[in-house]
Amino acid sequence: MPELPEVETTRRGLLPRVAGRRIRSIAVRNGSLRWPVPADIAKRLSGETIRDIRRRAKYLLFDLGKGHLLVHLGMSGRLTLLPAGTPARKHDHVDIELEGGTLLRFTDPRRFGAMLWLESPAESHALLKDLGMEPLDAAFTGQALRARAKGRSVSIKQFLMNGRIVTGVGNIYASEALFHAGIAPGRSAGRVSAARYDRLAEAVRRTLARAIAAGGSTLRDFASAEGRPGYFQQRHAVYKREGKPCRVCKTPIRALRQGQRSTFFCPRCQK
DNA sequence: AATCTTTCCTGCCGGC
DNA sequence: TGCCGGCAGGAAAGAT
Repeated sequence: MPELPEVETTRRGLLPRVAGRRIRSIAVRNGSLRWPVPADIAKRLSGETIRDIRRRAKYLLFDLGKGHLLVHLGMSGRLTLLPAGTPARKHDHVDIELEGGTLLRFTDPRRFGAMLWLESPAESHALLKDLGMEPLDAAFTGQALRARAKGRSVSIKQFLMNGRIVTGVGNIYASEALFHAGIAPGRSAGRVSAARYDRLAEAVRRTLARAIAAGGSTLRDFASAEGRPGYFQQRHAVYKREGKPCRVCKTPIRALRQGQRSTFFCPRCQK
């Protein structure tokens, strides 16, 4: 499941290989993604040059000058570079053929992903305009987090996963960051101290940065014939470790549900 | 067969 | 009153 580090790894892997290249054609095999792939997508993209790839939250934005191609990987999406003419398999929904014989292929078994055309400026699009802080930006600080949390009763874990507050912190990293910051996941966001918000912001930043670094080390795979993106297994502190000993204090890790999502935590290390 | 995954959307609630 | 923000719950598809 692509979280922010995987999306960023995909961006970094693709950028040097597609920047400056023209799009020859687009083939939409199955356009029923989270939203229908626009019927005129081929008209919009054909002949345009990919100038840059940016990332906002977990959205990838391919800058085509006149507008942007937005791609979201959803839960099971993947972008891979392949030689033109590679036969499509079951879940290969969209092919973008670049000049020079390369195929940029979108694969997504569960089809929670998205592929849309955005007029410039992309930031004013409904999907992007209300997004919160980027966790890797300098503006993302404990102080900024705490200011947004003032008076809010929602749990700190759900607060952290709210994209209007911070973007790109999914279920795994929310549990992991709270563990590293020593904060119990059920605590109200409005009742977390300034010092602990500082620790939390740092934990979020460090956890994501470490995962991106790990992904970067697998970029070679991304460029291989297999075309696998830079997914990687992380050694989690608490995620999916229910009943197993805490790596710090040996207390069994516990699980609970918050907003229909699973949360993992150490009852001794997190208060 | 229920569970798990992301995140947008709908609708309720209370405050002003 | 009507509007707003906060918040909970539902929905989508497919693998296991």
